[in-house]
Amino acid sequence: MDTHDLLTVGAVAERSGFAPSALRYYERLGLVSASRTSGGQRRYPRSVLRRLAFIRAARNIGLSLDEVAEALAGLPEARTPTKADWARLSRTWRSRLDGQIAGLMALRDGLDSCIGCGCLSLRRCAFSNPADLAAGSGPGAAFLPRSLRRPVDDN
Amino acid sequence: MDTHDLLTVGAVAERSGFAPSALRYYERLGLVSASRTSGGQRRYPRSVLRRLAFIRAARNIGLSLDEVAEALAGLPEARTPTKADWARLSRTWRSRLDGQIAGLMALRDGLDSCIGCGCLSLRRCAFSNPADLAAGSGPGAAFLPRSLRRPVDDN
DNA sequence: CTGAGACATCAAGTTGACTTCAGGTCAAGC
DNA sequence: GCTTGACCTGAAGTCAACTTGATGTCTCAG
Repeated sequence: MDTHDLLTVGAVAERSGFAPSALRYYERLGLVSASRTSGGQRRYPRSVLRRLAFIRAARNIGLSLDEVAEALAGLPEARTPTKADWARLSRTWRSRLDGQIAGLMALRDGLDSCIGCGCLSLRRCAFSNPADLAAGSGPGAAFLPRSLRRPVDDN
Repeated sequence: MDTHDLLTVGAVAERSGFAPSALRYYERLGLVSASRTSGGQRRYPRSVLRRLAFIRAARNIGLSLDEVAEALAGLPEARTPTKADWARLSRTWRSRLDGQIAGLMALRDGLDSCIGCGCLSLRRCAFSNPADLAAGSGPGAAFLPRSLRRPVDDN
């Protein structure tokens, strides 16, 4: 099925779920790379799929592409990354996720008390002002991005 | 301390934590409104603070401003909103939050197994491809926004 | 009554993560 | 060897949620 073990951008797009334009964008940012045919077209090694899986996973837990790039910089250039390499990169995510879950649970508990009292009072209500959780992010912190939101009429 | 019970944009900004520019922006979107002095300056009733608290809370659980506007449309125009009105608006957030927490926990559990096996394999690994959780949001779904992220070197 | 500082509008800029477009090139099956 | 669909580049557009800047007006303490 695969010609010579190298994948076209279209094949990578289909297998990874990233659009070709996103793949080119990632290449510009240095997140992935590809060899070229004599005619200038990209040819990806199969290993790019794992790299892209890492990128998606990192995005899923909320890393920016800058942060992803920084994380990927920890991969060895010389040899093919091993499972252990990937695992090492991923390990810190666990605590990050734990923190995020804790934040949301605190928010939920605050919501319970707020609904109970109907308060929603500024700077007093843990729900409208979870300063301790989103500390430093200033006003306007959002806990979840649009992509995970269901439309309002959905529940 | 307060002159005639009406607040200037600066006062509202300070009490609500929203920047004056954000308040004007919200007004353009119809999320809040204000009366004007003879000279054209905004004067807000005290009740705007509760409205803003609602907006912040909604933003905190991930609603877009469009969704906030839609939610606020459920408030009575005629009478001053009661605690029950606010509580009714907030009640659906509970299930939304529960869903979000469940999603993150599934992600964390997937991460555990992924770290165990080092796989991160595309479309097979629950962690890099939590399709059931972020369903319909397509590739690129992010679970948390930057505001809740800690810098990579933070843990 | 005056001056400093808060406020007004409107347009344009910002950020992140891409997508879209215009205009041209490559690869491969028949 | 040709056609068709995939691919190329670079620039510009998009979206959300604001912010910033330019330029001018209002308010009110002294």
